Amino acid sequence: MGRKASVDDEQLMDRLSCVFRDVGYEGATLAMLSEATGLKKASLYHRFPGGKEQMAREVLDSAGVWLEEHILAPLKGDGAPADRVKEMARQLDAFYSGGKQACLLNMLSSARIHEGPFTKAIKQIFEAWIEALAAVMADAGVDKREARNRAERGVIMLQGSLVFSRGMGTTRPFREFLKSLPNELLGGEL
Amino acid sequence: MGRKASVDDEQLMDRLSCVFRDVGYEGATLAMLSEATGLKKASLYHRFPGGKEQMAREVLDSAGVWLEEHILAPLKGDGAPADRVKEMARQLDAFYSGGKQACLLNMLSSARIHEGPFTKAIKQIFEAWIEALAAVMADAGVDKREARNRAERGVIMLQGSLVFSRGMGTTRPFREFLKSLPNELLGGEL
DNA sequence: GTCTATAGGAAGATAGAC
DNA sequence: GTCTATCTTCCTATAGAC
Repeated sequence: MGRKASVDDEQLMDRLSCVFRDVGYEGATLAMLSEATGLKKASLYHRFPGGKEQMAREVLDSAGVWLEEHILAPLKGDGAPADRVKEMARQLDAFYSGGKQACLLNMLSSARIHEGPFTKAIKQIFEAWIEALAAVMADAGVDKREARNRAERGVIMLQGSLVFSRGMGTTRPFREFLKSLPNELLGGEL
Repeated sequence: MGRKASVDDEQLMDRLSCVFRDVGYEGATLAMLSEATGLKKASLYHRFPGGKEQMAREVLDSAGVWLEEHILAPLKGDGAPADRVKEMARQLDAFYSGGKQACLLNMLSSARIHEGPFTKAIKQIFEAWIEALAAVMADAGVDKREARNRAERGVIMLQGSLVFSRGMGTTRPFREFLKSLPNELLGGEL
């Protein structure tokens, strides 16, 4: 009784993120967010005066930072294009827990909050990602227009494989997607 | 004041479906469902004693029936495989309003209700769909194993393109997917 | 079968002690 | 900064008239 809880900022965002990814914005209740973080509701409000909306917003922002550091930076690295893509696949595998966890971009894009405060952030993340993917393929000698097409396809198949994996109750589709990804992107250029 | 409302059963399911597809299970409130159908809350409970869960369940079931009639039946038709696939694409275009409306299978698969009463229905719909797609490709002379792969890819890209379209705020990805679908499925066999 | 009215409970948010 | 306790609002669900 009366024990204080505390978590560092990164863990806090991770745990909030987990809830939103599992049940979406409307599905997430303060009780769940409190339980997941170990912080009582009032403590969450101290850290996030804007309540649930602010939590989701900051989780989305931190997802953008994560993408920047773990996906975009490696993609912009100086190794062989194929190696950079494979490194991305490894990062994605960990991030989505091998296909067990959904994508925040999907789960938050339906929030029925006044015309979506999340829409803009979601769009920016998608755009940055595709940009970086297309750049890698350009490095590998893929035509610019074709590179953009493949980049979009890659992101689309990632999202689709996560939806399908969840619907089917197996992570196989996601895992197969990850394995096929390097070839999808760098097809004739490997 | 005091006017009675009434809708036929099919319209009723359509309008309920619309709400669930827009905001998901948790996001849908009885107030929204009432507004969308023109029936007061108590009237909805008369028609669906099991409340919101029953509504979602019946909407999902009717989506299965719709798929059977508008997608699976044409796929099993006797035209050329390419024509059957193109007919499916037309039906999908209408069903998803050209990419403006989300997929129920995605929106309901996160319902945080006791271990998901929807999971089973969702899985069955996915399976039946892939089965029918693979059969068409088999008819077109595609190897059985390859046919299944392409069928899964098709469903995955449909889901992904809808997620991506919503996230990007444009229907272009979905429309491009639909256009590419016949070639994706019947690639070297057209 | 549809309605108005309301009960009952869960959820978001706040006050104030420590 | 975290807690307990409480407030208010919204939501699910029911009662009962027409």
